[in-house]
Amino acid sequence: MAPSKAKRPRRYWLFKSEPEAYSFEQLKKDKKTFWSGVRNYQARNLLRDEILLGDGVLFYHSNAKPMAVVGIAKVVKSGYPDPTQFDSADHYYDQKSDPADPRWFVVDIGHVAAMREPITRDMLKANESLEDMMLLARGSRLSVQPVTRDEWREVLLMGGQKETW
DNA sequence: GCCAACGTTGGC
DNA sequence: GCCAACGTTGGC
Repeated sequence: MAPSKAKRPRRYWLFKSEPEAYSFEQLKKDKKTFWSGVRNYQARNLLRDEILLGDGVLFYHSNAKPMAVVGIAKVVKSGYPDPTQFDSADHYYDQKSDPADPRWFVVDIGHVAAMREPITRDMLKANESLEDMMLLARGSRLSVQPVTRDEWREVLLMGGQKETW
């Protein structure tokens, strides 16, 4: 019998990227990409187990001017082993990762739409309904983090999105 | 450029 | 298993 994936409501996430490393503009050119190089176990667990096909992704530029949510992406392939961990020439090579039991995972995301204008960190902070966003919490460095349905809707509204994607 | 907050590593 | 040292993240 084929295993059936339990249906669950679509979930929402925020992925951080330094635009110098990989920008939303680059994703627009690429159409899709695999989200490689995450080397944090908490984020790994999300990529491996929680972030599923069809989920929504807010694309955030960190260490940037401006720091902002700049666009929307969606998960087009659920978690699978990050190929860069096995490539000894790659910056993200991990000698300790066993191919039979991979340590690091990626998902594929696809470009959906750019925000009408970047939703800056200051704008997010100024919005009371977003005060609980993990992104804004002190000391939160998680590069892949959950966003609630309400936060997702609010940020899309701020970004001039007519659809909820 | 600074540095606080974290996460990881490795000696013991 | 503790914890000091170290490296990284990422806002400021």
